[in-house]
Amino acid sequence: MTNTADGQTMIPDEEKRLERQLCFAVYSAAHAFNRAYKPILDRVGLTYPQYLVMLVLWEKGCLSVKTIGEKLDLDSGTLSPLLKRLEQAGLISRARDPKDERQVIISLTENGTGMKCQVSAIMDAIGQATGCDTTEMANLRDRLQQLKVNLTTV
Amino acid sequence: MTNTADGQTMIPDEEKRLERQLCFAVYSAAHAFNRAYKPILDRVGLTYPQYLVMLVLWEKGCLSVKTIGEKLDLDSGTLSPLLKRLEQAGLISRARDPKDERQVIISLTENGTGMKCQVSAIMDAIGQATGCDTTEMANLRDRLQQLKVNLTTV
DNA sequence: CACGATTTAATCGTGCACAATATGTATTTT
DNA sequence: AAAATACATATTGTGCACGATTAAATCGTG
Repeated sequence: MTNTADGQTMIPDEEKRLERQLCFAVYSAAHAFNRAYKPILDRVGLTYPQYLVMLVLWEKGCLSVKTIGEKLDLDSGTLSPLLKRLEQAGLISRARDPKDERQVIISLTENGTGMKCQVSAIMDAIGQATGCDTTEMANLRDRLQQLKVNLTTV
Repeated sequence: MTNTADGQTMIPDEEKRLERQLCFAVYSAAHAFNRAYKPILDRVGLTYPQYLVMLVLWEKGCLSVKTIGEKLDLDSGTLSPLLKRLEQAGLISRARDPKDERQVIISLTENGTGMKCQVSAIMDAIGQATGCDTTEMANLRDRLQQLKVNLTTV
């Protein structure tokens, strides 16, 4: 690190460039994942964010909109219409929690539950496509999670 | 790896879960980057994808829409309206190439060029926020780039 | 109990991302 | 040169993503 005349810390151009590259690498890898998943998810009529919602539901059975949002880091402006589409597709149902009428409980329908194995089977290909072994995947995942934590606690 | 009765290779649930986590980690880190950049980019009235376009223009001065698309891995359906907004903001200009009227050449206006230092200055903060040193950043970037290559050459 | 503060979803507006399609231009074939 | 083909960009439609706003339900405290 060098210093400017006024004593401010200055980041060299090369590092700024690198930081941008890292940022773009993440952005770009996310698109690549999306494209890899798309043809597979198309077969069952799901988008990738819809698939994420189904994943958390397959694990827990039923959840409030808020909880889904916390798990996926998405707000109601994104989830409300998405969940409406999943409902229309007959995969989930929505109902106000009688204990607390503010909350909407999302639960899997029979079709939604049944889709789990179907998707699980065709998803196997993607894991292979990453070209990573288990250790590599875990390592990369952990670093990205740490990166996210760093970025959100600015 | 275990085998099913019919001799098919089967991926254990745990690894499938991990692969999904990696995929989600990438998706989620991309959102985190976006959110970290947003308040800074808001000050100059740019979105993150618009910033990416400006980055490649700051490096080259002027480029065709197609070239920008190749560099950022975006198609005309995304770029056309985005570039129109940048034009409206007075940062770029669009003109058909007289040599080949199919191409539209995007070039920086004076304002667009001038924004470079302005943005560069306020961007420094993000690099810090990643909490990565130079080596870590480079390593992470390289792995993500490889991951992308693997995913796109399925 | 009452009333203001908080919580939870939904809605609206803007902008990205991408598939499919259209349109005009350039190149190649015949 | 005319027709066929390929190419570069624009347009349209669908679905995220998110900020801001709204509306209803609940909670906390006097």
